[in-house]
Amino acid sequence: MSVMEDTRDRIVASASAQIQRHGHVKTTVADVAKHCGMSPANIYRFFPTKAALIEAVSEIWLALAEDNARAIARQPSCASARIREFLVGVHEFNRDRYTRNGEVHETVVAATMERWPIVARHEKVIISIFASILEDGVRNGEFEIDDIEGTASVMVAAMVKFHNPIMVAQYHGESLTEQATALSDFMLKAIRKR
Amino acid sequence: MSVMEDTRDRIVASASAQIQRHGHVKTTVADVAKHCGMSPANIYRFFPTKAALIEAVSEIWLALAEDNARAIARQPSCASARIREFLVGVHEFNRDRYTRNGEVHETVVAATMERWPIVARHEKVIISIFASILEDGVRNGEFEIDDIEGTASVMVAAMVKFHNPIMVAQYHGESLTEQATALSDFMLKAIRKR
DNA sequence: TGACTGATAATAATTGTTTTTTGTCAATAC
DNA sequence: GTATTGACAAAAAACAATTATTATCAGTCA
Repeated sequence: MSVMEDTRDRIVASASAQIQRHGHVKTTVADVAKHCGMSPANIYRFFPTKAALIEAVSEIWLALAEDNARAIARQPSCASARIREFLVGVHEFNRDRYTRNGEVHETVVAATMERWPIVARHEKVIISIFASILEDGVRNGEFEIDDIEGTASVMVAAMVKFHNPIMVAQYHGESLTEQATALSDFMLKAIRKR
Repeated sequence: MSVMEDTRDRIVASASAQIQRHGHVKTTVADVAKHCGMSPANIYRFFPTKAALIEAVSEIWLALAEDNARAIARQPSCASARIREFLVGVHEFNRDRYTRNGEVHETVVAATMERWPIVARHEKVIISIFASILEDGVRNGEFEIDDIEGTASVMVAAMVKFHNPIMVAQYHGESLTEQATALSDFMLKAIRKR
């Protein structure tokens, strides 16, 4: 069973590399199969459709963004500073990724527009990571918040301009980083204890 | 000179009707010309390109959204209530327009994605209308705000999910109205005097 | 003299055809 | 008996030939 898992991972890794080079439209399952030294038909033993394969690849990419967010949330600084860092850090991570690699951007945009299930899941993960910062802030007396999950949800919704792939690409070139900092300062006013 | 202005307006009105029926891709300047009882060449006396004509049409559509926003901003209720109304009202105006008429939506999305100058202008107008509510609130002691224009800018940025045509269409079906209300309540905490 | 048109070149969209690609399944290999 | 494949039908993409559209401009009309 470990061998099968291994093969699956090899396929996903190969597909990820191919898509980063040629985009998810141009990469064919025949290409991926050839790179893995197997027949196209064998890919379909692991993934019901090409779309499912692309979804698996996107899942890995979104997981990288989640790791980045988690790293910021776990820093030793005070909760307010981490909120600021979160807004700016998540924005810059996405901005760099999407401006650096157009193929990755194109794929994630498709995932977002067509509302693949993984995107909804990713959004929930981001909200819960953000909520963990709020929780810390409430615990140590920095913040005063009734409903932490609800507040996290609202705050992440307010950040859409800075992390949604379509928005990030649309405003590229302009200094969204400054705006992200301004938004974090504004939002901190709403939750800071006084 | 009034006759020329008249002709221009007739062209824009006709183009607006055509685009609402068939979309801005399918409507040709020949179509618009025929509907106005003139030759295609004559359109080019008023608009340098087809794109410029479409831009003029979009400008009128955006102006309708601005009128709606202004109407909300000028209501007699307290500033806090108007902020709430603004978030929900602007969202629902755009949602209804874009779900009701796909062609209008398609055109405004193109304007937004390709960053036509009118969109940047529209954004500034919306911010200044919103700022007028903040100003009222500061004047009558409801709010406490340092930089009104800056704050309006940040708050409108936070509303992107609820008024940007791409975002509104993407989340259609889900109850964004509730989320908009939640966001307005959250943001009011940041500016309310206490 | 200013508002408009007909004819037309350059560019872009459409249509119909050929070639790939996706996805299935019975057959093979290990 | 489990992992894999080759052969193949249905669906989609690429291509080339054709048609339509944009934009220009010298010239007409009132």
